[in-house]
Amino acid sequence: MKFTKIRAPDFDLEKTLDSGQVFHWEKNGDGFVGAIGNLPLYIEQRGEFLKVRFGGPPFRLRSGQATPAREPRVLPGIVARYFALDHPLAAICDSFPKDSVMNAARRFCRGLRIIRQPKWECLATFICSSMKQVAHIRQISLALRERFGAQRRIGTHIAYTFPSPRRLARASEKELLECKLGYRAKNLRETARLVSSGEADLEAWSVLSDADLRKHLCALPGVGPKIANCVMLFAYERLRAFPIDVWIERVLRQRYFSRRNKMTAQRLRQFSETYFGEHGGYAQQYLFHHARMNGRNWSRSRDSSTPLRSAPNDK
DNA sequence: CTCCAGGGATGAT
DNA sequence: ATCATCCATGGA
Repeated sequence: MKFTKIRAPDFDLEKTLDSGQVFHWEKNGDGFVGAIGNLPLYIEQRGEFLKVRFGGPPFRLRSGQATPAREPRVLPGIVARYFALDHPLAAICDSFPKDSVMNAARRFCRGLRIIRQPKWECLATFICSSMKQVAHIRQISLALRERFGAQRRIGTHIAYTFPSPRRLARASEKELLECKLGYRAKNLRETARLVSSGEADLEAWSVLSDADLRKHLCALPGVGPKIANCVMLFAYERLRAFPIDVWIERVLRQRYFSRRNKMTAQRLRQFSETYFGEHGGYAQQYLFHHARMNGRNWSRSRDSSTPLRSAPNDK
């Protein structure tokens, strides 16, 4: 058993992997089994350190070429980059607004980081996420990986890498339907085709402005503003991107605005884009995780919680 | 503008 | 054991 030890202060592995930003890490004993792109690994947290065990045969790039050097020394860097251990978390949290809702979320989510996911697998997974809950998305992701991905061994553990655009473009709609995609099968297949043909060049889009990137993403079938924002935040490092799903909408409406305020979706969007600042996406993730972990009790009952302000006022 | 699609986990009865 | 609810996009 060879483990690599990586220093990871100010980081909470479990919160990060269970906050609805990534859906393929399987809890296993004290740690998690999964893959970073094509690199399979087992990872567990021990205080300020991560213990990582790498697995599988020499991993290959999608192009089929062997990676230049799979030297053990580069692997910790891949992990550190994936988990965004370089994000200045204290400064990011300090940039959040100092209202009581945000304060509670910040306390609750200490150590949660927005990770850097491979673009295609993030996009594909969030296309599958539409109209689904976290448990479902995990099932779909697993079905796709078991059926179309590559099986990799890490000691006694097994991980499946996420299938390439080419592979999913080649899959029949029937095969995708069997992975429980429902009406998303068409969208995933067509987007896979656009990406594998190069008509949609996800890597090249990295240089676009937020607005242009969002436009390109929304042009893909199965991608609307919410999913585009998720992909921008989780795969393109656009830390301002603020996805508004039903959880976040509840938080905004119930905690930030009194009900007499006629907040249209449009106005909520404008509020969220300005109020939460340069790391709005991080703030969103903290609010989301906090709300979701505290269940539906306060979030669904209309009278049990008092809106904290009638309008945002502590600028 | 409204209505609907497909479906398994989750919680209520 | 049944029954309702959750969910975002796109097309009718």
